[in-house]
Amino acid sequence: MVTNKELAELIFPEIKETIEDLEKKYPERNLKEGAEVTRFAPSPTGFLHTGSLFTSLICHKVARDSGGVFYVRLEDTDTKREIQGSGEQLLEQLKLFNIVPDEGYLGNSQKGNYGPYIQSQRADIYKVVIKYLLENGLAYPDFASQEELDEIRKKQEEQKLTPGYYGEFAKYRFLTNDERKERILNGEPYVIRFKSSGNHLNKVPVSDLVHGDFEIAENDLDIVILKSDGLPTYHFAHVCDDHFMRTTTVIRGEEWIASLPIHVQLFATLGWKAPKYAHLPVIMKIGENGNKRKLSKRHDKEAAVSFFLEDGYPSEALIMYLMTIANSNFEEWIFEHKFTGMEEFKFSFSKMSLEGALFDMGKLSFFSKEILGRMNKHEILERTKKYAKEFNPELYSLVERDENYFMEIMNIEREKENPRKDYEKLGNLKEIIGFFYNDIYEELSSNIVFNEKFSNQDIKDVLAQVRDNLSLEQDEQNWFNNMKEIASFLGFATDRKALKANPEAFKGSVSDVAEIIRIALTTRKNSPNLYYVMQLLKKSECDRRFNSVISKL
RNA sequence: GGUCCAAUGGAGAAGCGGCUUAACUCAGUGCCCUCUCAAGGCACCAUUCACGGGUUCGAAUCCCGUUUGGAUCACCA
Repeated sequence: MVTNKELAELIFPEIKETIEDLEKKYPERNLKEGAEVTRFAPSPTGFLHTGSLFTSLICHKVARDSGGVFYVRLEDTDTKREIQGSGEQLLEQLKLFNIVPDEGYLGNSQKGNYGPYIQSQRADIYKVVIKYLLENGLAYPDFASQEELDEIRKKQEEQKLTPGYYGEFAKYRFLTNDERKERILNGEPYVIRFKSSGNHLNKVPVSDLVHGDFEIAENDLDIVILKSDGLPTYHFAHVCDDHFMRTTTVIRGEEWIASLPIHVQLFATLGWKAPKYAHLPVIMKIGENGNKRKLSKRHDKEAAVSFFLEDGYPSEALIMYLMTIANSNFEEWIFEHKFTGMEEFKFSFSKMSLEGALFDMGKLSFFSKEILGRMNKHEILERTKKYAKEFNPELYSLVERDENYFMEIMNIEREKENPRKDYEKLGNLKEIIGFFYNDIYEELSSNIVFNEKFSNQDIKDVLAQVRDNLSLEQDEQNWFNNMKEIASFLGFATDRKALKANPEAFKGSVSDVAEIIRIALTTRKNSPNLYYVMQLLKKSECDRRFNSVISKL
């Protein structure tokens, strides 16, 4: 008769440590009352997902607000889906949002006393715990092949039973240790399954920081805890790691609620205190069929954080937007605080909505315009350079030509109480301000279009008059009066009311004159304040552009 | 199908039994300002809280049912 202990020894002869040893090695953290230890645990399977940013933001915030610890753990147990280098990239991107861990996996290094923080390097820790489970008959090796598993599933589907490896379907659960030993010695591949003592007819109470208390059916599945490649599954790794890393609050996506019974059961059988849980609502989007669905990296550009980075949205804008989803009272708070110092805001789980919010691009744009609009010209310069250097070489070279000129362009109607807010993202800066640069202007001016209601002669007259008689050597008010005089001289009304009162008497109003100038100078129907545009372009360049347009008409 | 979660306007939401003829923000619309646009200012935008029943003097708020939506049921996390 092979005993449980002998079987455990046969499977893990190299494991000498015990759970007690681990408890000593990773002692309770010495933190002040109320300090929360949170973690962000991404898989290195691709770029940072917007939902992951959301989760990490909350984790970071909760730790910071409570004077606790925020750490990152790399969950790289799925070797098939792993993408080389994505772990480092995740950390880099997090950093761009000012989310920097106190401890744990840092990209190219690890820091802290509770490591290693990369799951693939923790194999021995999991094995210590599994050996204990094996010794106590709480886990067993399972030799089921993929075909056998498929067959079980098929049968369950036919009989409309809950799918899974449980009860009578868990056939290798009933093997004797002698049979197990024989198969192992024969070199048969196997996984280790947890031997569940649960009954799905029983209800277990669970508690969640955002959902409150509720009941859920007890787990009766003999889940895999160690895969045939010797690495643990998520469920098991979560329990071991969050126990030994002394996490106080597990913050993760709502999709994990369904597996909570597994985790609760695992903690209970190991005699460990489970952490507090907070299951965050998932960020959604309206799908092709008109229904809500989870933001998906495959279908939605806004699911990848890199999209916002590449387009040049300021990182603060995304964070602010995400905070409004996290806590609805944040919005009022940030308005009061003039869109600054959001670190001061106190986050609370109780003020979190339970329903997944639809990702709102419009609201993001709003925050983005606010933030970009409130920067001074130096901040804008630095920001643009940093962004363009990495993502937009064309813009970068444009800015590099003359940084002062760029700052003056960006400074039009900025640095005042109500600054211009027409920059939504740095990514389309070139399109908006391109006309300030002569070579870009030349390109654009090849297909310049004026308002059809004016003849070419009218347009030529306006431009020639402005060229010869509009002085830039005066303040804005006088400049505008000057323009009115020119308008009047050419048969245009000096204001719109006059035109309205007597439409037959005028060719148009001063607005139309301004429009003609604007189009000639910028190739567009709208632009920032013309006075400042002309000041920046300087008289000589304005005249050059006027002449060029006149000659083409 | 089983299990769990959720349900207030176009979007995010406040609301916790009477103070609600449902706050606030974004979007939209209109007007004002104005050389255009952006900004700014002022209005408008749910007679009603998915539906049905109940409890109560009184319900968006409590209870029950229905419906709808979401999550999940892997050797993926």
